Amino acid sequence: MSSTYDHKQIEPKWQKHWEEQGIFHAADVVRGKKNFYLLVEFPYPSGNLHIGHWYAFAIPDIFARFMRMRGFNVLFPIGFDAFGLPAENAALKRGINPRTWTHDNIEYMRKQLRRMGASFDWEREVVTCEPDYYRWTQWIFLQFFKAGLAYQADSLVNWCHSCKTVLANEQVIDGRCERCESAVMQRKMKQWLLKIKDFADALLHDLETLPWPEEIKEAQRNWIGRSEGALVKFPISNFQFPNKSQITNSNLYVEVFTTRPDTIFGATYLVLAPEHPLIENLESGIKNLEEVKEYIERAKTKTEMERGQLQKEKTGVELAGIRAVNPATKEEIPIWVADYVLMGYGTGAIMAVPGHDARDFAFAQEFHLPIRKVISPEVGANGRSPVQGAYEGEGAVVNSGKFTGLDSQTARERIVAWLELNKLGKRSTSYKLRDWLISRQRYWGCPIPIIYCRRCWENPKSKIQNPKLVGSEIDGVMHAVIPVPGDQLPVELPELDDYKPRDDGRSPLSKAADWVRVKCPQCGGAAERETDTLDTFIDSSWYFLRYTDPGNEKVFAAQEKMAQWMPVNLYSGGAEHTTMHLLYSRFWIKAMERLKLVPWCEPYVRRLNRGIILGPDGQKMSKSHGNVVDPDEQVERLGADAVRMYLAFIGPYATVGAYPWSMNSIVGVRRFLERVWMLGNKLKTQNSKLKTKETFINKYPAVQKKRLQMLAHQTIKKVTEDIESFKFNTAIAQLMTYTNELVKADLRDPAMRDYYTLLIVLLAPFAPHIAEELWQRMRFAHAADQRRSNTQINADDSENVSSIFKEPWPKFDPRLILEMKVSVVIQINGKKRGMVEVLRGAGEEEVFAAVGAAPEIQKYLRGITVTKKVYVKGKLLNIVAQ
RNA sequence: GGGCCAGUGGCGGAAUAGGUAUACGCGUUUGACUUAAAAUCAAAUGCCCAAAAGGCGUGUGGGUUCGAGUCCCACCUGGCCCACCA
Repeated sequence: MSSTYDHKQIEPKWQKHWEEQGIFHAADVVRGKKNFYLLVEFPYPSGNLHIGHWYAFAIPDIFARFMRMRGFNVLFPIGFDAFGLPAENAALKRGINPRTWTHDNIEYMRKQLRRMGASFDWEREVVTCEPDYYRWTQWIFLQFFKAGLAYQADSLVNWCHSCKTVLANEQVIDGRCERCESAVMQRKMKQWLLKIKDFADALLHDLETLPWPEEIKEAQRNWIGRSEGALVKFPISNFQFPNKSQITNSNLYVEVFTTRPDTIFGATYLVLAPEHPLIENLESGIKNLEEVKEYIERAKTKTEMERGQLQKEKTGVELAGIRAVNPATKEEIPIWVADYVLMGYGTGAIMAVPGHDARDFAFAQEFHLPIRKVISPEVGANGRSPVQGAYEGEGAVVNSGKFTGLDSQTARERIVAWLELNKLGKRSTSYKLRDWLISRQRYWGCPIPIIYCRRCWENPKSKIQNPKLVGSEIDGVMHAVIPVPGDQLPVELPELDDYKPRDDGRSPLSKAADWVRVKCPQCGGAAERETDTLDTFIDSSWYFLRYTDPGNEKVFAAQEKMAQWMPVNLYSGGAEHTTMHLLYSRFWIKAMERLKLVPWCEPYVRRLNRGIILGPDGQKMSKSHGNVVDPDEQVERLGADAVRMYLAFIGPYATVGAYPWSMNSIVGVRRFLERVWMLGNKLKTQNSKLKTKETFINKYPAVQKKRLQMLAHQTIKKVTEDIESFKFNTAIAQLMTYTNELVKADLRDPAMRDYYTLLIVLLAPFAPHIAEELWQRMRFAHAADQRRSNTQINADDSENVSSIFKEPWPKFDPRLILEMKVSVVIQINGKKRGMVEVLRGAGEEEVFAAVGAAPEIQKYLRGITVTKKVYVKGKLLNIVAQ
């Protein structure tokens, strides 16, 4: 038996053992055990594991192993978020199939994940690009479509002229294409969207019920961006409509959204977004139509980058000849068009109050528009005297007719009430959140299971049969939008020869003519398939449901299987998903709940955002910095146990911070593991001479060394509580302290073996391989001892317990963690001057008496009068004196 | 510009119902072992002062308190996210 710690020998051995024994497979029900669902964000199969993956998976694995030992039936699954653009890019660059590229990566990453020693249940693996998974992605999407939650609309998308393709927001870096670095434009295209906005209030409201970290909740609240305010109508005063049939009710006024109705008397002009539809309707009355059209054209072709750079410079043009009436002042005011007003928020039009809004102020200055003060900062409101620019705070309303003199809040209420009474406006709520744009003009994604049929749209009968039939225009011709029937799912992604995007921005799938051409499921005539694919965030919006029932061919997951595990008890992931994946999947589950597909409206009970690991130089790891730490090399050199334990030791896990990797510090962790190993060796030589009694866990024998016993119980307490709160760093510190004491202790003490076993068990979640090895050796030695002393060996016992991870987690005795004698700090006027030792539970008088016997403290008391004593029992005595 | 978070030794970090600041680890110094080095073991290690005594110390300045890293106010610095959101 080798006596040096050789991680290369023991780590593969136990990884194989655990997998063969199926130790980490989660059965749906285990008698007498509560279920616990621990979820980690599944990886994108990008090639090979980096340190970030280790941090994301190996550290939660500590918790998974701990919970098993505490007696929970733990579901700790893994899978691959396998659709996505990098596969397509790799295909274009290297001429390989995206499917091949993805599958090769998955295969390689599976091997690496096993080397990590994470206790995943591989029998439940989910891969989103497999037809048996995306079949159900398509099925759920169709339920949403039938319920009206998925719809098509013309939307502005990011368009790269050079690559001739649509880009996702994540692919636009500082207004440039991430691939070719040319400027990105906005282009209007027909897109699929999901009605996440319908759930804005539910998403906001249910957030309050979740025990999540406050900063995550706050980030989601800000993202949803609910604002209370009012919609106000500003009638168009002097426009003669040339053709009476063109007049619609909405042509007669400009409707704006404002959160500050109290400033309405200061609204000296209106501004429309360049895309505002009213402009077209008013064309015949616009005297400078050429100029206006030119401005709108320019705004359209402005790149994202230009918008960012020119944020401070306001541009715009007046609609000459058109004026509106401020319903409060009855004054005629001009209407402008400017790109600082966004079509996507509110009504796409604003009332400009340059006196009390910085942007309006800048615009008014630029174009010499009137600025009127209607709010006066109340004295002492914030002590700051305005106002070189606009005063945006609250205050007393002035110059506002009958509302003058009110405070902002009261004025808001009264003015809105007045507007409502006169049918000029109404209370309203607005959100920053926009509906989720889910179609992508890309190959490597889940096909949208929709068929377009011209004949069905043109046949009057089909609309009678299906009154909810939706139409969609393709190349100027209307088609009926037909969902693919359930028995024809999945719509499989076809093989292509060429994944290049087309000049017209349509999906590469549109080139698969045989695939596009399809029989209409409704009329049987010639029809064509939707060629866009779904955003990959859809694939990841429900994968955690599939883990509960991965093989099901009848439904996305059986209700009774989901009921065993859902909702997820703890979800660990990266902060970058706070307002994307985390919000999307909450919405997705709420939508499923509305359709009675699932019974709960929140998918995750607890959520934890981890930090990130930086390079040794404190910079983000990147190839260009040359500071990338390769986990494979570290595992080779120091072992998986040392790598994961170092990552756990580096700092608290549930904190969104950044920790630099340190080649020195990981060596310290390795040294610790070697000390634990060597201690086992030393004990073995000692113990072979001695007969030991029964195994110790949870049944502490009478111990001679009280101090060690106390430390052992304190260690159980500290390690247990720290793991529960994800403070692995301090749990490990405690294990180190405990180990240091054991090393110093008398190895001939028969209790040492039990103390050592305790160490191994507490160490097991952190460094599973070395702990299993040492534990199995102890078992072997123990069995040998028993044979020698003719004790009968319980065969059953050795059969059942084949791993340290089937051992129960130790419990501590609260009576044994308290010290008999305590050191009390003596302060004089708040300054520490010494310590006295007294019995635990000693009162103030006893402590003060002990101070009298301590000359090094007494000298500070000479010549002064004690006026007060503050005593904190067993901790501190502060003597206040003059 | 808005929101959130964080500033503690040479470094990662520890310490909250306000009560010994710097646990644990790294690094550094000295010693033991060694022909030597590595490894290991032992001791020291916040700053000022040769040392003792003493003083000063948790980004800065105030405040509350017998007592503040922790609570309150103002400010400085850094990080992350969102950004013309009316």
